[in-house]
Amino acid sequence: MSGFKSEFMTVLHERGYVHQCTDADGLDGKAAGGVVTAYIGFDCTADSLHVGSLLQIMLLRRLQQTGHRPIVLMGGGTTRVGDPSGKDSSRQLLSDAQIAANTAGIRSVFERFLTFGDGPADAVMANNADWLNDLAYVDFLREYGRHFTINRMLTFDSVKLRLDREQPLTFLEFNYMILQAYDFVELARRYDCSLQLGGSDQWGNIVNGVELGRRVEQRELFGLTSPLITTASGAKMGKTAQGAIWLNADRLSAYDYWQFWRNTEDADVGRFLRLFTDLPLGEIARLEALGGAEINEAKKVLATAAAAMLHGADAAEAAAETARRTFEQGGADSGLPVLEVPAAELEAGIPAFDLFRRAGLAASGGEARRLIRGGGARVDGEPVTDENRAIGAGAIGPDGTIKLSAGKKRHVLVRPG
RNA sequence: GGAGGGGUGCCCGAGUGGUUAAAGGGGACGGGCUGUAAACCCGUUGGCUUAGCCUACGUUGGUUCGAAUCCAACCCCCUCCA
Repeated sequence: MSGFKSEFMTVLHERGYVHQCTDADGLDGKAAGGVVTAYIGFDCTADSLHVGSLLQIMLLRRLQQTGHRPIVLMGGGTTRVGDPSGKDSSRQLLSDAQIAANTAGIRSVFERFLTFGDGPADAVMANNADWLNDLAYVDFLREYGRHFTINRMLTFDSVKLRLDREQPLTFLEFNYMILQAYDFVELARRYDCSLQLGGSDQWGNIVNGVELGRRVEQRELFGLTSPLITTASGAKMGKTAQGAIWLNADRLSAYDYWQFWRNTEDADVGRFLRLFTDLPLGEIARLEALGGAEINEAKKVLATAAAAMLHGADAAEAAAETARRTFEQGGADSGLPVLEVPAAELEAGIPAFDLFRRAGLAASGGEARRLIRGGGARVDGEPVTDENRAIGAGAIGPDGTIKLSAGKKRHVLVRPG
């Protein structure tokens, strides 16, 4: 298992990134012999990626760290079609303008994890819209369509799942896998790309690309997938309290991102450290071995390292410090989210439930009232008992703010402004 | 085109005239226990100007004192037949 010659394959296995590989020995040999160019495709369905994609990004990072060349493929073309995998119903079709905006939003994140440029191992950004948008239908069918049998395509999980559950699968979506296979071939031609990485749900699509490459180009291509990351208790990673854990700073603050990692389950700490930080394995083993409440130290290391990678060391340190003051000293800290309220309004007093709603701690007035009735709402640490109580200037503390808390973890500072 | 089945709250899924804002489960949120963890226990889970009002069971009309429940038309999905 660990008898790999290449640093790339060794690192991937040691740190737990590998689920399946089309030809592990072959790929190992190739990686040991020179620079390998590999790609991962990213859909442009939102204007930011979330932690669900982080593992893929880390794969590219490891690739580059071990001397190879990553290609980030933006799915500007394939997003127009929509990946059928998993979901029961078809995705809503996005407008081209939306896709372009999403692509732009996603791009910047990669610069945090990869080095782009023109050197041999510098990362490249590609967009499959460049070759998919202008495909001539009949030519494409004749040249590539003949290599795909419906019989085979029907056996792929993404398709089978839909059919088994009697959910409709449109011809449009059905074509997604063909286009993705074609992407691989196109990247092989343009960039001499010989490896596609991806999540385990992409296995079928990846294998299609590998086979298509062999048939039409007589090229030897490789595929490697990473395991689906769930938490130790079985939940899909990345869906928590406030919704998705976005990677863009304007969608999720560095503090919240830090908090996400800080709240990792005990049993996941070691695995996440290996996957999502660059810490050496020895150090990780030491942290992982901490027992009981001491494991919290490891979680802080994880949170700070992960946040630093995405948001920079300064932002990560600031988040750690904010958390320390908030949780370990119970005070307020300027690093917490701030809600500015017109001074005059605050002077007059705002009903407690409304203030919580405006602070984003409750989605509606009703939810805020329930929060208060349930005893989960606090103002400067004191439970709110009357949902209609006016919170006004009198509640402003010495630091010039009012600290609202929903539960133990969600805090917002209110400031006259 | 014909015959049958179905569209319920964030999701799954009960409910076939009244105390149904709609059982149950999941998820989510809050509380308890803890270590800002997991597991477990308890509560909450449409909106609002909250002892009240408004909107909701595919859509639009109708029957009725009263409908998610009955009727009609339409839209969509599924199965079988052609």
